[in-house]
Amino acid sequence: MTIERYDAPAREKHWQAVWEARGVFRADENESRPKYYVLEMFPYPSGRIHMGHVRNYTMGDVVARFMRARGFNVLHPMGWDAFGLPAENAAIERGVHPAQWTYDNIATMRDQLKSMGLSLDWSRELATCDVDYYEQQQKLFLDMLAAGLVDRKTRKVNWDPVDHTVLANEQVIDGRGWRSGALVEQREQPEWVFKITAFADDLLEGLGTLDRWPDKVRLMQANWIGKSEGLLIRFDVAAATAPSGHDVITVFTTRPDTLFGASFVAIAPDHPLAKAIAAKNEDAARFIAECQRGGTTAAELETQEKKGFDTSVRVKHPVIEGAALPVYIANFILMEYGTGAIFGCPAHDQRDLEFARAYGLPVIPVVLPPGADPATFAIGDEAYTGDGTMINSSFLNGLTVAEAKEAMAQHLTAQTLKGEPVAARQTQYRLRDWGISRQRYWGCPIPMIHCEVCGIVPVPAKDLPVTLPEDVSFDVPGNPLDHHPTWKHVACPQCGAPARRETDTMDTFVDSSWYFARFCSPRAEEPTDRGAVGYWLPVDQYIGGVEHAILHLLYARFFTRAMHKTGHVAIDEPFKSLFAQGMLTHATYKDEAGKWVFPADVVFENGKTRHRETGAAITVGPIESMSKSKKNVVDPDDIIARYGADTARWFILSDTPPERDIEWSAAGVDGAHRFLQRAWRLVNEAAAKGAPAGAPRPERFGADAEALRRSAHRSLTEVTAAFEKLRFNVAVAQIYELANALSQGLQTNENPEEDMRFALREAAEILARIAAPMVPHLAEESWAALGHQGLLAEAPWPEADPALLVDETVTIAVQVNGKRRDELTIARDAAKEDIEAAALKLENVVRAIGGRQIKKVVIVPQRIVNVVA
RNA sequence: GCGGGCGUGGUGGAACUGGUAGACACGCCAGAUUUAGGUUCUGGUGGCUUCGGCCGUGGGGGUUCAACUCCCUCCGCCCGCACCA
Repeated sequence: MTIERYDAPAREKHWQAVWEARGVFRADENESRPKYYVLEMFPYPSGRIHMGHVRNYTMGDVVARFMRARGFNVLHPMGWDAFGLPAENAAIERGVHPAQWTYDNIATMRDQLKSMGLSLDWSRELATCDVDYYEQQQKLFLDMLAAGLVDRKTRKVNWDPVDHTVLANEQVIDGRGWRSGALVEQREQPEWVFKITAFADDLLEGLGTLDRWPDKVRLMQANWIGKSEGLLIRFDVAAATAPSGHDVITVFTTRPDTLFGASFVAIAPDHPLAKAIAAKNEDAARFIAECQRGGTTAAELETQEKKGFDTSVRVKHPVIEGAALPVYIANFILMEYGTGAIFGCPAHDQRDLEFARAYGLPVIPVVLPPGADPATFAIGDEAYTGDGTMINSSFLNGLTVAEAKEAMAQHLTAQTLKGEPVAARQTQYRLRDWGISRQRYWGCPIPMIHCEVCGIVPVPAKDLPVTLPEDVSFDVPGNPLDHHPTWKHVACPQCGAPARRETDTMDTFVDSSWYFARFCSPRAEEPTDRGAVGYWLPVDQYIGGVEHAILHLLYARFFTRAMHKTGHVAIDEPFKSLFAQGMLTHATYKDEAGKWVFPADVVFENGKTRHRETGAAITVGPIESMSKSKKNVVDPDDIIARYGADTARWFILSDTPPERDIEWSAAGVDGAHRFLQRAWRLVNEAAAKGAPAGAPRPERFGADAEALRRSAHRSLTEVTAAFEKLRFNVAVAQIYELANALSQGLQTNENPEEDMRFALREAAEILARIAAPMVPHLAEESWAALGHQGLLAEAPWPEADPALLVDETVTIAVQVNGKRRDELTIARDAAKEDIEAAALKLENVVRAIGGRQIKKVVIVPQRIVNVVA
């Protein structure tokens, strides 16, 4: 019998058209069925899809198709994270309008995604640069403003000198802009901020409820929020040593227990006191200037030596009568954290120790490590930061560190200085408010107006949306909105006087902070429809790259809380379950000139690599993450056109666990394609040899037929479990096993009996159905080949027969002294005594015991026998 | 420096709450069929072996009848954060 090869590219188009015509993947709110919202991080429309997208959307699609088959009402939408700098760069480089460039890319990428056969509800498609979308975002902004969650602050910002814009802290990586890679500078500039710090504790607490998030991501967020509990301590400034108005210095500390070991106080170069001193003291001013000059970039800050300037201001020691501490301006104190001032305890803090050694300050140990001799214990080059017993600390002596912290806190909060308590308990966060101002054109305009009379006034709701002007020029560097001749000139909505529009646009991370909510009702007149978000949210399964572990995911969690507070949703956590997928890697290739070469241009011959066209020698470099710059990329279009989408999907799900990096290989793709062709042959052969669709189940099955049925039902169970845990590679392996079993059944039965005919058909059907979420086109084609009229995409998930999952006999290993010597096949429910008797009779076991006394026989029914002799 | 993760054949990886390590696949070897070839099918494939066995999950130690799995320790690689008071 000859079976036509499966022509994937042609058949895939056919089934995609059938699904679309029937609207199989359209989702509607339907209270009668449990909902399931599966979402993959939406793409930035950069031009073409890459293999990372293929992996991401394939995994999401498997979940969507699987859950749909299991009876859930599945929402699986797609959209475009469409604002951002590359569109403006294209405009600058090629003279294309950003909108044109973006929407062209979207059209290309939409076609590409459609060729993958994803079960998406395209009727909900949105792009964040659609006026309809950003109008709703402007409404959210105004609601957040009214709720006190928006602020305008002048503060030190991260300035990217290449992209000419401000960056959030989260967007600065190793002192460089996350996109441009330029060294980031510090500038003072007014900007709009979202008060994410208002939710700092809530965002931290909420992590505890996210039990279906990777621990790694939760930990990274917890560290980013950086909660620390401590004490604010007010130091009394000795009269006449400081400028007026600075009679108290407040420091923040998490180690009040070490106060008796304090030998100095240090303040940040931009601390108000430092500035006041500098106004009268040239040396101080010079020192501060030096700090700021040396430390404009975060990268430089990290390598700097500890430097200080003795201000000759003195403060009274709060707990040592008559003692005074010098006040330094120090380069390692940050104004942004705590109060911008510390007390230094060199013995128990490494930075303080380095500083003290440099300036000859005393080093007084106050914590004695366990087991150390108090008479000889001294601090060398390393501060001691561990636990221990308090010494040299008056009323704290003998206490543990924890006890001493509490005792000191109680002591100081009970004292007063100038009418107020000396100390107050304080919780400090590392998290800073989210600066969203960007001096760019291609983003959501911030709906605010600057009026010289009324101040800063929000755009009234009736005047929304504030749309981007289309006629912009990118000839001059800087913000095109600011250069536009008319756009920013408006009348003040309050007094009518000539006023100026805000020309900053929002960080594009704002756009992606709520799109999952908009997908619930993408055409609603308001940002959300309460019924729709009430039904669909939260997202049940969110899938994307780890690179968003902090940025996007933290912002989205904040935004959900802000939307809750402003009445747009009723939940706090947007993503119930999160899956962080690994990246795609590929070997790198270089030609003789050291230029990168695409894998598609490399051929292998007789163990040599050379260029497909020029024949020049090619050097194979290390396997690295796929990136355009290194050209170690494979175009999904090429793969899909040649092998079909199912092959790409199957390959990318096989072998490597989804959370790990996967290495793309041509051999692997060929292997995947071969298997799909084989599966197609097996199904067709089974359709020909097996029972017809809907044939009744025979009463009795012979041993072979029974074995095949068991194999099929076991695979069904295993694959179901694997999908539930997103272990796609394990599901693939199980499907291979079933294919092997079916292949055996077909080969050994030239003219099968009725029972085997039933088993062959059943196995082929199960094979097609459990593979369907991963290779939906081939499965659909197989389903039809097996004689079914309806669509597999609409068929429910099959159920395994429990009777076929338990074997009557089991094979268990028999060990002697923990070493496997033989195995034993015995009735599943055999009594322990029978198992023991049978095991001790085995020839290999008798020999291994070698006549020794049997001390003990461990029997775990259905698992193992271990004879101890 | 701090925090976290990982380490299993030539390769990707499997192994449920400790119970036959290496499922499944790639690669490789041999054979069959066919072809001009990619194809398809069958068998083999952790290492060593005196063919009885012995050794094997990064190294060393421990707990246990039994350890890839639990504990201690060391080594290597990867990721995140980084003057956070």
